Amino acid sequence: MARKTGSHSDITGPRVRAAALQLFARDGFAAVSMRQIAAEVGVQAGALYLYTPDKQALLFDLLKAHMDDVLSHWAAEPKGTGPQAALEAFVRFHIRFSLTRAEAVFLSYMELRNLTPEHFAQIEALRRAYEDQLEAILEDGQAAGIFAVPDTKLATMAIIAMLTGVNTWYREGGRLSRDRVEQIYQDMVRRAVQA
Amino acid sequence: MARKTGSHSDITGPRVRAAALQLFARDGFAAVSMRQIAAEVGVQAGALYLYTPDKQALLFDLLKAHMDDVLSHWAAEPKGTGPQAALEAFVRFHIRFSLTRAEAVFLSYMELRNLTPEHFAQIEALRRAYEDQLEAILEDGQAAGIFAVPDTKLATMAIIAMLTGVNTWYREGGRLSRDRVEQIYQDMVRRAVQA
DNA sequence: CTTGGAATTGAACGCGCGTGCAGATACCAC
DNA sequence: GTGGTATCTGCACGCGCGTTCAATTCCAAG
Repeated sequence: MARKTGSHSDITGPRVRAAALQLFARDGFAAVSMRQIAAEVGVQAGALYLYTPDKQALLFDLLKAHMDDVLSHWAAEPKGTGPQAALEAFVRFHIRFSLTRAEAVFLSYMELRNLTPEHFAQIEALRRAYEDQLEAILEDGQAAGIFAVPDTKLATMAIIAMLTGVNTWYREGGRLSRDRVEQIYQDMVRRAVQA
Repeated sequence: MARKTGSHSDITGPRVRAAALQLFARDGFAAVSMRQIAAEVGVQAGALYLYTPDKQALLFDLLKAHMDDVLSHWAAEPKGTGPQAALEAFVRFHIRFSLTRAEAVFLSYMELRNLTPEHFAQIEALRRAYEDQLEAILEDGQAAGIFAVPDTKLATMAIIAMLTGVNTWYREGGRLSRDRVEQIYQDMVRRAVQA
């Protein structure tokens, strides 16, 4: 079995993952059948169980991989010097990354309730770890007297919600370029937290 | 039949609506069966069809009623004088209303894809009408030189996303009171748009 | 060319789904 | 009490679901 041998270790087959991601994002986890995913891959339904123990684990794999992806890419992002630059880097990164991974981002906050409690807790922890990255920046700026934020946790949630919201309306080739959007959001965020 | 006679006109039975709202919000539209809703009401599944033509229309009724509710309550909200006061009123209203109607708000942006295109268009139009209320405030302030917003449409989406995000983390009896949350968000929003 | 394990099929399982409908029941005007 | 109508039950229908598994096909190593 592919699951126990091969060089993929415990990674779900790429073609299966891609199909599942696309369909889950478009129609919702509960509305997509294993047969539909299989058809997209060009295989019979039973063959999917060579790559995942069950449907729910397939969803978890997608969310887990996405969160790992977010965290590792943020870790590798240049952050400049000081809280101001770091905040700007975060805003730019979050918007850019969310737009290039729109389906995964969408899944990650729409389908959490379809995870088992154990899997949910894992994703939740990764999400919190990401939020903590932003909160640390705000705390630094607050300590340095650059930012005036009454509650860093609230400000963190507010900023992330605002940034993630870009996914709901931004369309490639629309009125505003991605660069322009990033710039405007940076201005708004900077003013919202500045001392 | 209740649907064709009675004083309810075409309004779905209140008990059915309440049960559907609660279950759809908790488990998702696709994951809730008509039998579960019926059980919650204390009735057999077939009886639900006295109140709704089908499952999808039940969802639409909930979303439509919510959007009407939002718009009529905002219309009745005192808005003070001038863009600054109006913006504060909007922020306060949106947070307060979203928190008291958490389930409906959640449904309204999670289950849009389960509507028929016609129903979707109706809800979308109401949503845009609501967004236009905020955008008009920003435009007024911009024209008056009170606000400095490069793009009122973008700012509208950013602010609404930020405010609606409160629903994802706020818990009654938590660290921050509702009044305090409203106050902090008002400060952030005001600073984000102020000239 | 043989062989053996990996990959996949195809059929089957039990189940719950949304919905329809004939018949039973509850309720209210007379 | 009787009649009629609003309400609801109980069952049925066809269907697609997630998942399993024996049987088959594929393919590289010997």
